Amino acid sequence: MNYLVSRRTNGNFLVRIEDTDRERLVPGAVENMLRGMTWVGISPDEGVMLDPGGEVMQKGNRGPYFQSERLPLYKKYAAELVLKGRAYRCFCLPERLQEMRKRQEELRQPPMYDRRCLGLSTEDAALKSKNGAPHVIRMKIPHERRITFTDEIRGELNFQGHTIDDQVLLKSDCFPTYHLAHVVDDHLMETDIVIRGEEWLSSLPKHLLLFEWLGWTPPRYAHVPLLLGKDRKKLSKRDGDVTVEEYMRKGYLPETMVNFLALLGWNPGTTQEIFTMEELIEQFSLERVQKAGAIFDLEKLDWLQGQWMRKIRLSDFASRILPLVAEKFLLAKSDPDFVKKARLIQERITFFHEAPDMMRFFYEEPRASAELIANEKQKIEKSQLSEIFMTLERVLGNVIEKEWTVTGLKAAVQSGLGNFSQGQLLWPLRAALTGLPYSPGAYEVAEALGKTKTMERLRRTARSIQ
RNA sequence: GGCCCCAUCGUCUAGCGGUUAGGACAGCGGGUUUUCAAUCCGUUAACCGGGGUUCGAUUCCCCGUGGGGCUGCCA
Repeated sequence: MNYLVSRRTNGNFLVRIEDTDRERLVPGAVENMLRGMTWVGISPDEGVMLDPGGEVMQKGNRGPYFQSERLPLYKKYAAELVLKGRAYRCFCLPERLQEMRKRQEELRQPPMYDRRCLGLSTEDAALKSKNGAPHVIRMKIPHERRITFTDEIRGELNFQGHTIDDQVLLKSDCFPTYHLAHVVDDHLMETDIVIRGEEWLSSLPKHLLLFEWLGWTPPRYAHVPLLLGKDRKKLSKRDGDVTVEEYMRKGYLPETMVNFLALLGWNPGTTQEIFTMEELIEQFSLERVQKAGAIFDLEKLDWLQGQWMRKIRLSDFASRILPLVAEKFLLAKSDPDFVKKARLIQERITFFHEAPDMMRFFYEEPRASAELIANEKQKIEKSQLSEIFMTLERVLGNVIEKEWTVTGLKAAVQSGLGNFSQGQLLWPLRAALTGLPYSPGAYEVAEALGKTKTMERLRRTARSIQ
């Protein structure tokens, strides 16, 4: 959405890495995320991105764009806030805080910092910190304040100061929390709109206060609905939920994912369901973003995938599946008719990886059993089989190479039905050629296979079921 | 528990005071087809409840209820 909005408004799409929690660092996570972005067709204008060689790089003159490289900045503004009396040093140890919270919970009170360290004089606090006592810096939330703000998609919002905790801004390891880093960076990087998940809504007043205290104008904010799992809970990487990168690995097309994600929480107000990235950029608007969270349900995703699969140009489709098929069937590699065969399965598969199985019968001699061919539904009895195959061999044998096409074959079969219905001939033909209960049509398969192979398989099958 | 957000078919959603409450996915039924897929047609299915406001509420307001988020020296 951020990307769509930035493109829609000719803005700058900036990628910044928020790596302030050193305990949650995951090696390779940045590359993976960037690769995922590249895959769906999103390219940052500024900040952290992949260079043509696939290496992580930074571009732009408002960097660095890794928060872990901006520590002095956060420290500076935290100090400014302390100086202005808007924040204070807190020396309370995690153990004490934990106990405090436990007690508050028992008393059925909201768990909030009890401001013990606010009692410290500034001199004492400065001295303690000079002596190396570990501490954090907390916001001094004005309890009597009422904070009002207008969110781009939720309208006017209201918060009471006394319900807000004295948020930690700078941790004892000198890393900032998200809150400080967000405000400092988005001011310095001149962000004009912040589009983020609804989960941040309750932190908004803190951010607003920080902008005010630092004398800065806050950006516009749009809090978008959360993506929910089947359990209606927020989707989260930490809970092992799936990332875009994993859908990429599963074989979904980038177009599918872009299309699907855009439709979750947004709609164009028309009945259009299929969108390219370009169309989304053209039509997207925050006003039409939903307020309620949307369940990430896979039913429609697969339908969309099928739609996009069929939109691929045949030549592209063929070259995408060729390596997969050739890996299993060497013959495919040198098959001059590969594209013709690929065409027959394009509308039948949802994922590329289904192709080899679907095309197996082209490259391996099928074995069609009498049971498969003598099918009750097709009104074919075993006793008729030899006559059916004789008819087929005669009729098809008379088709000259030049007329060995779907239309030519069709004409030949239809004029040579004899005592049989069309179905009584075509089902055995298709089954003999493929050995499968379902496959592309008999004429199409015969054409793709060519006359020689078709006749061969016909004779073989006729012999084996006697 | 406290604070905040939200609420139309099973799911994604349209609707912005008067509609036979529309579409899509899934489901079901059928057409087409040699099978399967694709495709086409049809069909089941929803305004969370209660109060207001109004001639009239799915729509506006309030209260419930339900769901979600936050409540960390996580983001």
